[in-house]
Amino acid sequence: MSARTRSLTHTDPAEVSLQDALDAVSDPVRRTILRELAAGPDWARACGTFDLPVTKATRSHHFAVLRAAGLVEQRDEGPRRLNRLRRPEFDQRFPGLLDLILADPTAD
Amino acid sequence: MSARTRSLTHTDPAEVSLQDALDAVSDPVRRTILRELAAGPDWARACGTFDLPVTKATRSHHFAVLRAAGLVEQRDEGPRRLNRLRRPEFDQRFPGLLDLILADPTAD
DNA sequence: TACAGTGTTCGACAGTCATCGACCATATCA
DNA sequence: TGATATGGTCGATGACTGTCGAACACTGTA
Repeated sequence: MSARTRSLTHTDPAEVSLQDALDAVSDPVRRTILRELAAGPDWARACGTFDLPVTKATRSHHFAVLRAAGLVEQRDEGPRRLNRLRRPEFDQRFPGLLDLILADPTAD
Repeated sequence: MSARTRSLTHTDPAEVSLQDALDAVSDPVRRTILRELAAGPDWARACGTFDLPVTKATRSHHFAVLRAAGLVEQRDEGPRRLNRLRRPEFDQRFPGLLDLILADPTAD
């Protein structure tokens, strides 16, 4: 594990409050990230590969929120930062919530 | 049905967007209202009987949000406005969401 | 070393919203 | 009719946060 990866602050989904979880999934940009992550295999997408209507600064902010909410795990692979949706862990903490987010057809 | 009750603007839960639903349940005061409502029978609680740390102006605002999100139905009974949690309808639109809100032990 | 690509951090800004006091509307009762 | 109780509306305010540009940091490669 690289020094950059080691410095990443992750939150265990088991310790995430309902408030933080709801705040995290309440943003449409973050829900887009979650849906795109769920559509592919783990560790397949770098942060920059998501189709988002915001700059990279805002993008970075959203990934930090998702990490803090226990929704996303990140790992560095060279210059890229790969992502994984923490689906089983998060499902155990908040059963059904992720299903609702991913099932909804509306983009916003 | 009184004129006051008739003028109340309700939203059919079937037409509520995921965004509006999440925004509604993201507020701790509104979640307290939902939990207290779920703890008793329908039409048993007037707006003023809830234990909330806000003034009645803010209280009225929160009930309007809950109505617009299809979570609460209201009816006038004399000077009081009685409430009902629209649990079956909302559950059909967003399965599991209300369960998560009501099950969480944290007050905030 | 130099450079290009990826992502973060910082400061600033703007829009949203929860909150409040004050005032108003309605219903019931003396 | 007045008095009281319940609840809504209005305008203002403060805090939060999503957003951005600019500067910085790290990795891999020429």
